[in-house]
Amino acid sequence: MGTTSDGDRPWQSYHTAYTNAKAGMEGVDKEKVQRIIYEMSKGSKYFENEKRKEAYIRQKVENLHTLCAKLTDKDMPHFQEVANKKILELEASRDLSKIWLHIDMDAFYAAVETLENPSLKGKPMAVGSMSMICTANYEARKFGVRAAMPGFIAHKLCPDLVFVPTNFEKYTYYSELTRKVFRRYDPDFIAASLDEAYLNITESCNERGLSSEEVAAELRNNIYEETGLTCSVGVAPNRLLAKIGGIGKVTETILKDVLGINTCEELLQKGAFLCALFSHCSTDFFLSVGLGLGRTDTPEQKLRKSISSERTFSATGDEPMLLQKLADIAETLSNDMQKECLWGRTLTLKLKTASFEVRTRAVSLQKFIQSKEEIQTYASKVLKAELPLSLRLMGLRMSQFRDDKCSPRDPMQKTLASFVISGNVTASATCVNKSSISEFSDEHQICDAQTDLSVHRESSASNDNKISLSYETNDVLASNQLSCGLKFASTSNADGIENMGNGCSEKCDSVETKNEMISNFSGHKTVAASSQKVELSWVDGYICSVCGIEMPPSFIEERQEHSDYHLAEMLQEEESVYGTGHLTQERSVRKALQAKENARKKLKSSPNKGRHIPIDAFFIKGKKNL
DNA sequence: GGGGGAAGGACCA
DNA sequence: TTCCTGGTCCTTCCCCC
Repeated sequence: MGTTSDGDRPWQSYHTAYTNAKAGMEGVDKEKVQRIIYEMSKGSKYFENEKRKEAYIRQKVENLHTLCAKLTDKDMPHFQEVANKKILELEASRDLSKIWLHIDMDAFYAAVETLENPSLKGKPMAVGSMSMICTANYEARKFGVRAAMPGFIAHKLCPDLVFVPTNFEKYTYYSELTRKVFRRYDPDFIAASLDEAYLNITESCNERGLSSEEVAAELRNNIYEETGLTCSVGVAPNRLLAKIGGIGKVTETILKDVLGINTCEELLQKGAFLCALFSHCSTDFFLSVGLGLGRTDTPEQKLRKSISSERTFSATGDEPMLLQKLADIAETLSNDMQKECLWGRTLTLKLKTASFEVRTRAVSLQKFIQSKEEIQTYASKVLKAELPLSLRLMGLRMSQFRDDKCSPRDPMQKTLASFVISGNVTASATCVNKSSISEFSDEHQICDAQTDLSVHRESSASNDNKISLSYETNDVLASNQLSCGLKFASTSNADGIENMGNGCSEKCDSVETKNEMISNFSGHKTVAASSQKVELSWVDGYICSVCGIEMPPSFIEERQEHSDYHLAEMLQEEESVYGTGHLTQERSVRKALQAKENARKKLKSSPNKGRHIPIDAFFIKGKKNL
């Protein structure tokens, strides 16, 4: 940022996401680009906010320098030993048996627009608007124009730049054409976005007796013939290497400025310092990257975790106007949720102030909601608590979805479901009181064990709630990436294919082990039905007939929960009667799986498994304000 | 100490 | 004059059990 130490060239230290190099930007006059971006940005609120963030990172770097300076000659042998041990362990997990491709369509949106409008060919062009551009073709990149750059800056860099508005229907159509080709090589390919995918071509290579390079070249040719679009392909034994993306701007700064690390090799060489300065989680990640380790498995289908909508507008502090905008966003979100049959119970309000400060405020509700009115009601309450504020963006996010879709249900019912693990246990409980009677019966069965042991409920017309088990993974793509600022072994490029040579995988323990554990009780897909019933009534309208607890009729949710509790008790008794029965067995398995998952989270030992490493993760726990 | 919710942030396309 | 949108995952902090 333009500090006094920058002398008469303050722009040299102004680094934004769009001052980094990108394919097609070779030969760009970087200093000129930086100067223009700096000149057009300085003095703006955005610029001021960037300075604030930069100062925060600088402080972190200084703290780490201080910590580094405190390390003594006696400390280092210990940390070197720890690093060596970690490297050996990681190295032992290397798997070279798979062949992965990472395919990235070249300047996808721009290429599609040019395909449909050949007059754009050869002209510098950007898809987007004057406020923000999505992507730029290679002609525009020669001027320093690139994705995620404000249009007005891009226009300044390249006055002849042609702006084309986005058309996602078009991009989706062409994306599907590319995916048809991908499926021929890997039916379970992983789509990372409209223009990016990972393909496991191990079988394809083996069956056809072709090398990975031959298959990759053939695939690129087929893509071009069937879509008219070009793509870049990375070939490697794991997904991390096939892509070699980047550690972000922040991480790169920290590694460079604190330890002088610029390459994979240096990550390994400075392993002792990494162990000394960073958390266990971060160190493992860095060393894995240094060794070129990445995921080699194909994750199960991912389930959506949240859905959101946000809008940027001219900064305003006018409350009625903000509430109206919030209502519009609530409507958009509600519509999106209805399209996907989603009901959520955690609502998060995102605010960006006029000075670009971002705040989030979340509220977890007692029920699942979907309607515009409900979303708007809760969101307005949260917003009013924050006002007065001058805002330039508001967003709403819904998460904590109900397991089943398309029918509202109280979250408490899920609590009940969690008591029951599997089997054809048919349990019914009747809650009787002077004012209301409720009945339910649950029929449970184990689904194909392919996806997390989570309980799903499906409502049927007969009011039976079916609870089934399915297996779901939280696996994500190997998205930890190394920025172009770091020099690594190899990378895919716009011109063709590079084979990354050696790579490895970590043990995909979670999915395989879960499947293995589940298969251990194959053949026990159903268990005996219970004939027991819990008869619960409210004596005098407020005393539980089973335990005597007093609860007034107005405590509807609490009463429901109480009934659930007694039902759970009944099921537990049933379990004890069956002794080593399936309920116990399955519950044990579920417990073991949960423990395993918890242990994985706690150890955080494998951040290389496609996890992002946030800035705070680079500082040792409990050492705040170093 | 562990679990879970909230808040903030990094990173991705 | 003008610096996005939508999503995931991770951390710390705090409260409760």
